[in-house]
Amino acid sequence: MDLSLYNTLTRKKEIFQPITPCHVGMYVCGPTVSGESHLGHARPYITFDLLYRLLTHSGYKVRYVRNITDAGHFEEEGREAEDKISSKAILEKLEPMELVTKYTNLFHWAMRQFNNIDPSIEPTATGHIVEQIEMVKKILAEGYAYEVNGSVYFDLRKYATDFAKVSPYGKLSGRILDEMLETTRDLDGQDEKRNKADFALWKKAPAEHIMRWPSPWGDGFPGWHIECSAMSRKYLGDEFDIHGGGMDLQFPHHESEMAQSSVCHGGKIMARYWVHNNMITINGKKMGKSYNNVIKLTELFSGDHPLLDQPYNPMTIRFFVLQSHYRSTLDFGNEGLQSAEKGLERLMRAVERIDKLPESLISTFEVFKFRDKCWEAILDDLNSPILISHLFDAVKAINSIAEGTLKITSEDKKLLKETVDTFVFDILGLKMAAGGNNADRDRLNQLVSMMVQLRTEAKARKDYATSDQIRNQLAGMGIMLKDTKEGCEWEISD
RNA sequence: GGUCAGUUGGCCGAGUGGCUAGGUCCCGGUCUGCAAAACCGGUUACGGCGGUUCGAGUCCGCCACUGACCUCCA
Repeated sequence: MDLSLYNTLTRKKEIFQPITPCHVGMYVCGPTVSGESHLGHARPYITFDLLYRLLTHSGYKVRYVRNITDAGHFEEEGREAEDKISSKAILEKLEPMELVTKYTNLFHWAMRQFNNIDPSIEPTATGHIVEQIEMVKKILAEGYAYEVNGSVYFDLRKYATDFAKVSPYGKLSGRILDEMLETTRDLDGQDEKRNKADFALWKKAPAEHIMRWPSPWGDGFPGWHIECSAMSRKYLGDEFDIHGGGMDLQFPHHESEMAQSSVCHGGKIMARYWVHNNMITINGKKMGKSYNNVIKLTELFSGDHPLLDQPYNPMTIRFFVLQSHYRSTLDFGNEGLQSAEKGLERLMRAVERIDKLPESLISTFEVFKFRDKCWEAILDDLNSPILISHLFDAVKAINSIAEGTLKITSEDKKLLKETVDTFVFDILGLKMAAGGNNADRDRLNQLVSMMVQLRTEAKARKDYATSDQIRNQLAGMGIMLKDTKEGCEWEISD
């Protein structure tokens, strides 16, 4: 079966076909490490982790490149151009690289919490200054950029005219060039530009600017868009398969990347499939610094934020994100997160039950059909919510088999286990909550087992006072006992 | 102001021209010493007004509202 993906460039779902059979090149715009990651950052990286896992599981050899933006971002406030990293470094009294390392480490920690698989290559902007300068030189040589006072700007009007047929500017974000040329707000260096919408490829560094590199045009730093063009080209080539990122990057970032790359690659469009995830909202508004409604990931995990009723496990957040389609907005809320928490718990409990299910000579649950439905869902433009709804059908079936109202053969049970493991763990990337080291865990289990044994004996002699006391006290420690037909089961919550 | 997207049940969130999405919550039942879990059943829905159609949340038009992008952004 084929994977279909919604391509922002064509505005429709397309069957995914890699440029080189069995190989996929995927570039995803990574974070700017000038601050702590927030809930909004969770979405793209979980979404593209899902895509990466799906492609890998489907047998593709995937090169997944995700950059770290550690230089070159401007903070434009109508005044002077500032480098986001260096301005934050001054604020935190850190060396720029110290700051970058701090937030990069935090970002990596958060990605691990979410069980996101590391990208194949994680290039940094500061590590690719040479490549960026080379690219700017190439664009200058081609005649699509001009230098003014040590800064280099992209000549948008010339590009738009010459490349109208091959790679029209505005196609990706669906806007009209003439309007853009007029409506762009006043930015720094506006007087240097031939057209208001021209964007910087290289900026001259003012004297007080800390992060600066020598270039043919004097000391300066790269423009925002050039890093992704240069790094994707270096590791994935002139033309690669998938370019991903948040919807808010469509314009101007991706549009400009495309233009720069097209100039350098003889009009070739840098990527075939452009995949964009939608935003996480909070009370209906996009989560972002400028809206003052940011919940940092550390706050989410600790529950330490006025908007949070409780701490949330990273897996709960992953599940919450996967329960919505990546192209829809997802509204944050305690109720939604709590229902995701409960649902995930139920799903995981059922997954754990599969091995213990009684086997019969016949099956009354159609495992093949279930498996096919799961594939159909996820291959249809990553429809994880539908996939999850099918998984809950399986949850119901698993519980019914345990109850004895449904039956399954040992062969089907194996397939069921295999299918559930594939989708829950390999593709959705969920994992069981586990705390403590193994030795501690073993000891704890033995201890609980002993208490349960004592309680079972108390129950047998109808000493309910003792049995309830054991159950209640264990409950107080977060150990829940459940009497089932097969005996007493327990669960340790972390 | 321009461009685009959305408006689904208490909450989150899919889908789609005709059959229960799913989760969570709430109510009733089964099981159980009780509880929990599980299972069974039930309740609440497609922004408004017109149109197309045998049939529309689903297609078309208008209106209302919300949001995103147009500026750093995931």
